[in-house]
Amino acid sequence: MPKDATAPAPRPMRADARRNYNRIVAAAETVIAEHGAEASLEEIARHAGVGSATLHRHFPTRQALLEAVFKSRVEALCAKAHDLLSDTDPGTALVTWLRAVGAHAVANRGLGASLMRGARHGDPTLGNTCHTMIVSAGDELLACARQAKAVRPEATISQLLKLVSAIALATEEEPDGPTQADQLLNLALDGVRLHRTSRPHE
Amino acid sequence: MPKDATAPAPRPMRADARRNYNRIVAAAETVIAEHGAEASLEEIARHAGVGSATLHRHFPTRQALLEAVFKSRVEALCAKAHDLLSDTDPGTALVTWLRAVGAHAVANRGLGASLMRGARHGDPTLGNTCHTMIVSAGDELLACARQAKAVRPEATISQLLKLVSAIALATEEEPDGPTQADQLLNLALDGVRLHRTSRPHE
DNA sequence: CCATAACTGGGGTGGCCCTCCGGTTACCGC
DNA sequence: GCGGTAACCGGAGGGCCACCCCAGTTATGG
Repeated sequence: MPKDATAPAPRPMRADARRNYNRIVAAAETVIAEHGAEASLEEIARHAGVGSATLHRHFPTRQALLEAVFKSRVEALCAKAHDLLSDTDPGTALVTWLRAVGAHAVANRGLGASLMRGARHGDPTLGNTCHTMIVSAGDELLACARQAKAVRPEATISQLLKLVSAIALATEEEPDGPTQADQLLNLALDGVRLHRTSRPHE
Repeated sequence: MPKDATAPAPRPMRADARRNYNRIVAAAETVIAEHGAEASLEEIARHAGVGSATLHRHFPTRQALLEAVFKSRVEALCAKAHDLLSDTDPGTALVTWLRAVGAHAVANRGLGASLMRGARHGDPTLGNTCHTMIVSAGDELLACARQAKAVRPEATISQLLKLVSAIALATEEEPDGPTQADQLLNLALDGVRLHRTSRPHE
């Protein structure tokens, strides 16, 4: 039986079904890379050489398809978070990871939106696995950084991720998206205001 | 260009045309308030009691319609910016104004997106007037604040507005959007990192 | 009052998302 | 090897939408 670790199959999927499933994900990857996450589902189906009904049967909602497409990248991000946990500087580790998340969100257009919609309370089972994965991975990093007093203690991982997602979402369609996103993230991390460093002169 | 509806032209427009124009804007206002900026243009036309062709003739693109709808609010924001120019604390003035921009962007769903799309270089004449108005109004505030060394000097007004828009865009569909947006804006303004001094707010 | 040009909106086109339903095909037991 | 069965496939169609065309209508200047 052909092993593909990406899809757990309690009931074994029929061979042709799995073949089409993989085709659709591959097609979605390329089409989304070109047209963004709002790409036409029919075009994805056309590109995959299947009917639109097949696509909708395998992925009842667009979110489900995005999850399948982005799953490997999200796993890579989580792995990176785990690696960074052993970093000597938890603050820098967190920032590095957030920057990586932002870069991925800008590069894979719509990942940011996907992450945020994953936070929607509507579907408890469908389409929030990526979101919960990212949140739990980042939460550990944030906990370390907070313990090291490297970040503002009132900041939550949800807020940080939302901030990163928002920046990515806002810049992902710009010509120099990655550059702008990085600048904005730096600004947000360091703050816009200048606090008087030596003496608070209020 | 035959129509520049809001500018006082002697008689460029026939009376019925102007009547329909105003009807459409009013209808768009209510429909957008209910369904967001991605509302159906046909529903707006239906609500205004005109044909869809009339709507498209007056507003060739959705952006043009959004501009007309949000123009008064943008003008109010610009007026507020002008008022804040005479504030004693330029830093606080800038922050106050940015917060007001964010609040409006969250409240008037799609204003944020509208502002960002206004930055697109595609249409030089259509649909960036709101954007340029906001930018020039904010630029003066930023200049004052920078002169008073209240903000990081490398921050540009474009970046600040993009940040605010991004936050608004990311939170505008949440149940507690305004609250979240305000928290995120605070975070971004004060910075996530803790540097040498921790003086978040006074 | 009338000629004319501007304005209007019903209807058409094409695209999208999504769902039935009859035909097809892989799989399992014999 | 060989049906029987259930899972699977995809074309066809419905509903919705943005946008355009063209014949009819109406405000307006002379």
